[in-house]
Amino acid sequence: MTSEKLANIIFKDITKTPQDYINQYKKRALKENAHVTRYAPSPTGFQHIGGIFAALVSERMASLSDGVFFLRIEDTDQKREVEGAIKDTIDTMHKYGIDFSEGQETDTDYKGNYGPYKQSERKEIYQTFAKDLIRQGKAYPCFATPEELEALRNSQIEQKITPGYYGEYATYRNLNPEEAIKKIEEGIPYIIRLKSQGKGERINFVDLIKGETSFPENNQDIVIIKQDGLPTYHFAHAVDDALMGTTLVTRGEEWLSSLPIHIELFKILELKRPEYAHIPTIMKLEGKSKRKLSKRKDAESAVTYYDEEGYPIVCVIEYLLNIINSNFETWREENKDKDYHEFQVALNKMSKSGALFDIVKLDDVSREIISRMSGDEMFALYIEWAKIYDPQMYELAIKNEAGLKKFFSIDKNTAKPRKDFAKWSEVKEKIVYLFDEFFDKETNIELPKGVTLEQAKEIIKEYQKIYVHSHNSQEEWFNHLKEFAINIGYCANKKEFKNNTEKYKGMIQDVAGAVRVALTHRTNTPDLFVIMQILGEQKVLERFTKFINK
RNA sequence: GGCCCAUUGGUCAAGCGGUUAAGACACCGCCCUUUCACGGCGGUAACGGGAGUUCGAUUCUCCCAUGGGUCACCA
Repeated sequence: MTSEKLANIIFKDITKTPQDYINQYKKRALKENAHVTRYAPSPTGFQHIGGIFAALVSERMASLSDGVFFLRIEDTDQKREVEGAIKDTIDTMHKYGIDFSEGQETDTDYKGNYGPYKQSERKEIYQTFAKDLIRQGKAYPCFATPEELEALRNSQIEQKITPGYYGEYATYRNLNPEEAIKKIEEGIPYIIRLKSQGKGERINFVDLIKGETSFPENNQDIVIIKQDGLPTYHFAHAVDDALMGTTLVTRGEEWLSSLPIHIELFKILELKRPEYAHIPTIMKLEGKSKRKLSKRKDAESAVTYYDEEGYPIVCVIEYLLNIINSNFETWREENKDKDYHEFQVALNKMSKSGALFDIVKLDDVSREIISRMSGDEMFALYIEWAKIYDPQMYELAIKNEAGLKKFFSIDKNTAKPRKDFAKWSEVKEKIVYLFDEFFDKETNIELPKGVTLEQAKEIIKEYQKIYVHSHNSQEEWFNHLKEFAINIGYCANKKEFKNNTEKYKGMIQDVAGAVRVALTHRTNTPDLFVIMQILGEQKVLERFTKFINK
């Protein structure tokens, strides 16, 4: 059998058979409906939010079914490899609460019984399967040069026929093994192609997200082993996911169009095919049109963006969960105290079309979550963030720990806490008035509606005279303020004010507003009583004076 | 261009042949209120178009349009 001879010449070092590997990697002892899923990035060093999205879906499907979620590194394109990328991937995923039960752990080590989990170290495995295919006449060496391929392609496009290496255009497909051997011995470079058996018939397929679909079967003689001896994505995918026992492949929908190739590969290799769930791409609105979130153009495509902005990680995850299953929101509403891990992700409830990434919604999700944190928790997360991204604020925060914790605790422990912050980078703007070094430099002073700067100054001029710092409670302080307001001609009763507007200078909120502005330059701050306590009597009086002299 | 996928308000989306077409975010009002908030109530706003099938289509079929993806010795 000459094809056997050909196979032996091409892969002379390969001695094992596919069956050896199939025997080696036994089926896992898992529950019947357990999913084995994976995250399989190429180590390019860029962590895309879409990667978290896909990994989250995979991890949830595995964990919720008591299955296995593993990490496989797809480093078959060695040109694109970036140093440290594996560690970075694992660290990033871990930070986002996504951990692997098996797979690559460092550049050199892995855990699990289905390794290696790095494709470059699985070369012999792929070659074993490729060799077997050649032996059977289902794959063949192709000696076409890139130039020839290019020329073929151009002429096909010109003639308006489907471009590619297939059928009658696949000139080396029927080269007899003897001739092939001769060329190899002459040292002519080659790659290995699949001898596609596709006849262009339509095949039906069920995707777990997209549902029923159909397409013509593959007829392209795709490359399975590249000139460097490593497999292409398609070939590696089929071999690996079969051997590693993957039951469910969740991947971006950009892969949907190569599904026919994968289906044929599994069939020809006689390997068990996993189920597929092609997840929609996260999009972004540009002008009026949607487009894929772009690594180059969109800062928010990088996972690091969320770190820099200071979104607590759980917020990003919950936002993503929102996109994955829109009923997550209802579930969250009804289960405020539960961990998101308890939510049952369902693939069939996932939207089939690409969602627009909505930062405004993320902010809302985030504000809600942060509002439920305690002041101490917020402080801890804030300084953790500030330490890296805002050292100046970090120093200040550390120095004023008690005050800041008090500030973050305002209105906490109530059924409906304030929703002041969506991300840590917003904190500075909302707390800087606690610190003179910032406050004194501020030039912009907001004013309450209907109150002029002069009126505000008048109010403060009087208020500083009677200001008492040592009130025991917010209520006591406010009653005092109320009394003061009435004395200087402001009204403390809304209805009364509405009916007799002309009798008063304004409402009590104008007075409180003036105090607020004098103390903070802002019309929107949390409870003043606490702020004054944090500032201390001396500083409060100082600020009144400064304000009057503005 | 071929093939594939998608198409309900500004955004995310329920809906699975008969609904006043949910809900959330955003926006706008009003109310509550001892400041700021929180909250409550309400409002604007949608089934891409055309043919069928049907007593009846947002829901089923086909065509078109639009958007997206893919057509590498990259994944």
